Amino acid sequence: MEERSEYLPAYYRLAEDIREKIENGELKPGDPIPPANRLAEQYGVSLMTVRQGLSILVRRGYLKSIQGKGTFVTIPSADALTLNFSDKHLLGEDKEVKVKLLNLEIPVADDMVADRLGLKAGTKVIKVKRLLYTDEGPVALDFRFLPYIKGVPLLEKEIAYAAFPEVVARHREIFLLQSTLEISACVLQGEEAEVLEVSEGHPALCLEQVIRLKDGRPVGWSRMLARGDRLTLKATSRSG
Amino acid sequence: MEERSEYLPAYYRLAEDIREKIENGELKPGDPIPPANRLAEQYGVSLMTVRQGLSILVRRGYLKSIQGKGTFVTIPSADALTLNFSDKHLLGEDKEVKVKLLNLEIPVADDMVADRLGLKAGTKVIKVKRLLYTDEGPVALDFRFLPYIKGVPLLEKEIAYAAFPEVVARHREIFLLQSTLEISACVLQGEEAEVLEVSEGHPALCLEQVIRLKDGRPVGWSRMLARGDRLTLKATSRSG
DNA sequence: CAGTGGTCTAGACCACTAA
DNA sequence: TAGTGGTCTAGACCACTGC
Repeated sequence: MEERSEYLPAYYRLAEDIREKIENGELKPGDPIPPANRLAEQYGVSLMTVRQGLSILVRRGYLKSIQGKGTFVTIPSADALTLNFSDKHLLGEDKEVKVKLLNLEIPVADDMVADRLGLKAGTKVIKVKRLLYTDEGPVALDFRFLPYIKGVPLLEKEIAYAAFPEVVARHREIFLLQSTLEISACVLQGEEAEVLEVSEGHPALCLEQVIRLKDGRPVGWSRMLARGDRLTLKATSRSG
Repeated sequence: MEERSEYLPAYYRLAEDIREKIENGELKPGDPIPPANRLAEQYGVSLMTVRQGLSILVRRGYLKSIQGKGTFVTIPSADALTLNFSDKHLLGEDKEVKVKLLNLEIPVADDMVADRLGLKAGTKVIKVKRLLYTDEGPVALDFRFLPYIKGVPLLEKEIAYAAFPEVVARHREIFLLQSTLEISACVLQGEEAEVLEVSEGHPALCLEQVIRLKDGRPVGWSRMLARGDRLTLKATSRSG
């Protein structure tokens, strides 16, 4: 009854075939693969189908096409890692993170916040203070800042429980464009240590995220302080 | 036949056109876009060209196609960030990182190393100890472990100065690897603090990288301890 | 059933590279 | 000039959805 699931489109079979040749060493980095018209003959498909198949491998970094020269096997780099930075995935898939909204206010921006958001000091901003925790106790303390926009309603639930880029996107009714995350290490002090239930000097990850429009204008800034003993970020190399 | 007075290919113009409609709010998340055959009419192109254009937006997360139903605008997420973890890019583009090889030996693996590399305790491994520094002083201390393979020559320069995935790849004469990076915070103690020229209790980033074959077998493990005040990792959302 | 997306063909012409 | 990849057409048939 599952004959259907065995069907694979021609372009996909071609891509898998070439991928295997690369992975078992039959094709080495720098080698050219046969020209598209030859592949079309060999596999008994049309040129468009060959191109569709090769485009998959180009996209996934196995091949690189150079117009007028040919298509070549590339040397994939394992340096580029993908990091999923959202509340849900912070601790992996097994552990659930809960969020508590500690505070939500609309103060005027101090120098640091104004600087990060590209505003004049004294402008109103939305400031959210959150605590992330699990059954075992507190994990991270988190501040989110975004420019206050008059007349745009603010849903507490959204701003506290959604991913930050999404919060910003909704608040501005715009699609997010880019975000950067800076990861550093620091030690917890004073109130931070207290809220996270550790003594002063406890190591922490400091995670600063800036959300920007396409043109680079910042529209959101968040800073998370996470207990070093409870939060480990995981990044993986991109693979199929 | 349509005039071809523009620089950009038709599929690309179509994709940009729809992307703009999404970004300026003309098309909202959840909205269906016109069916492919209608777009073909509207833009005066063939179906294949429409599909090629839409596939770009699907790939980039703007659209989602559901067979038999339609193609819909999605809510793009900025949660996926890309992190470039190599010595050269550790401190950004302006600051140069220098590397000093402190030690290179072939001891037997202790329990922890054996565990990470999937070896029996007592197996020989290659152990590299490096110091990363700039003009301002030491930045990070780094250990690299890989299984010792008899008869494979070991180039000090390579193993100390190349990116770790590349080191492993060369040593095994294999090039398709996956890697994972775990980022946590800790404090420096004892010898680590001494080498990095800080007092005990100084905050540090702990970066553990595991290199694996396609089948998941580990073939390299590295652990870097970086001074929290000198190293900040930067991750960015991938953008078109 | 009609409407949608998914795959595929057999051509065509263009842009680029190299000998 | 010959060979390559890049774009594009005008159809075709299939698979899936919803009525």
